[in-house]
Amino acid sequence: MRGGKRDKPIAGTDEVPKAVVSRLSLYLRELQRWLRAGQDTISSTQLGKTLGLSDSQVRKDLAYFGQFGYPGRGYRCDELIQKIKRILGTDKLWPVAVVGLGNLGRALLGYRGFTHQGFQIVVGFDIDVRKIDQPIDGVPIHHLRELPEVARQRGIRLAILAVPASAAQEVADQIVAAGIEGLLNFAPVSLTLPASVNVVSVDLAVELEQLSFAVVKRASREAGQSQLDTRNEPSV
Amino acid sequence: MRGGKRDKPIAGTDEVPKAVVSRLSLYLRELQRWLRAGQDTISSTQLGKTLGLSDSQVRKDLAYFGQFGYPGRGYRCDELIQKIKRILGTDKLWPVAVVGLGNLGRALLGYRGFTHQGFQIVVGFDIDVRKIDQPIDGVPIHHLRELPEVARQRGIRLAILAVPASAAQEVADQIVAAGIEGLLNFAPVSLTLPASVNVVSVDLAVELEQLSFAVVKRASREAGQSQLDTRNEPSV
DNA sequence: TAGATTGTTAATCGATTAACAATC
DNA sequence: TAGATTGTTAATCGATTAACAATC
Repeated sequence: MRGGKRDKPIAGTDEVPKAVVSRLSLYLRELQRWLRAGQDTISSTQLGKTLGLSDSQVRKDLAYFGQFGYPGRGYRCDELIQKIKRILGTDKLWPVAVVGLGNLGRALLGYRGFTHQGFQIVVGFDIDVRKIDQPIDGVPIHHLRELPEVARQRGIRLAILAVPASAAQEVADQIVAAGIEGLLNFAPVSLTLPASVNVVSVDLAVELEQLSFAVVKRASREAGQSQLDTRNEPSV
Repeated sequence: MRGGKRDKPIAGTDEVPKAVVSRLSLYLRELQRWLRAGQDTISSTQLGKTLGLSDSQVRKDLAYFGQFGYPGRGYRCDELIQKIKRILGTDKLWPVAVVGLGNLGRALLGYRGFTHQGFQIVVGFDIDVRKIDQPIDGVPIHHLRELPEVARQRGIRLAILAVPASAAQEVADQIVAAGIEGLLNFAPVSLTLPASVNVVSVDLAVELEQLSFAVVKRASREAGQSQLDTRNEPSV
């Protein structure tokens, strides 16, 4: 029955699984593409197919947040895009800081790709004095010690950590002390931070290892016998 | 009972969950750190704690691949590192190609970080003739059309895709046609590729969206009432 | 030996899929 | 109307946790 009394706890109380939120981002990406291609509506079956997901899963995921579809018709792309952006918090533009200006950090400063996804890199930080006050791709650079002040002034709540592994924990602590609420960590380290800070980690080596595992597994399977069985030979 | 008859199907037949393989990479990273810190052995409880996982989970994950531990003692760091590397396929060095030399692609060429994790970027490809034959950080650059030949010559089985979204599918098709078996995709697109190719995708916007979601969710929870309940008001 | 810790089975928990009444 | 497709419940599947005998 639509409308009527609430039959679910209000959002924020019911925990939404991490995997659902990830897929929400993928739905958004796909919807935007679909809309650009001139489609007004999309069904859960269509949306799922392009992402390799079942139609039930698409509907179930969306149902965590409300009723967005039209039975018999599907979902309106533009409407659902707005709804998902609202849910993800990307209906507003988030100013983001990049901390650590090595190869990766500098590349991120130059990457305008996610500005229209709701994120704009507005400032970079480093401790190398030769880099300070030398804007990169128009983005101003400050010494790390100025992070608390700049973050407050500019309302920065998200930061990207791109320093060497050896410095990561220490710098992360400073970022947290500056009041940053969300951290995208590119350093290959498991950070220990207060539960009040949200952390997402991306480790390039880990991703490549998933690939090499898949490749050798497939190769050994096709060869018939397995190189993967690294267990010791039966001792008897 | 150790040794004796096999009580599990041989590896390659039993499917290992993706999540287990991801955690294997994290175990490896942590073990290497532990070893560097001078520790010979580590227990499943210790290993789990630094990664926020339960001791049972650590043991269960490792047990997918064999018996590596010593009851009463734990795991030998150096030994387990070797075993995991063997499982992930990183006991050998994988030559890797980077395709697309924008900001991100160039940053990856300069990043030596994962050479000692088993991956070495040995060549870059682009279609911009101004970039061809201008080595970046000592890495040679070729035109994309030379990918099949270079891949064969150098035994390259893994590639990193760092081209704009608009070109991603087309270039991915060429990469696959060149015989590449594993693709790390940085373009914000869901690629449609034959099942014989392994794909891992990293989308920076998606990662940032996980953060913004977590941050607004927490903020609205702390504010007591929810901005997240985007469902329509009851119509009655 | 006593204490510690593994490998593994059984119990629990959570997430995905299937099915279908409600609806456009 | 008939056909399509949603939102949601129940059934299934898979992954995590707890417990403990075996072992060092």
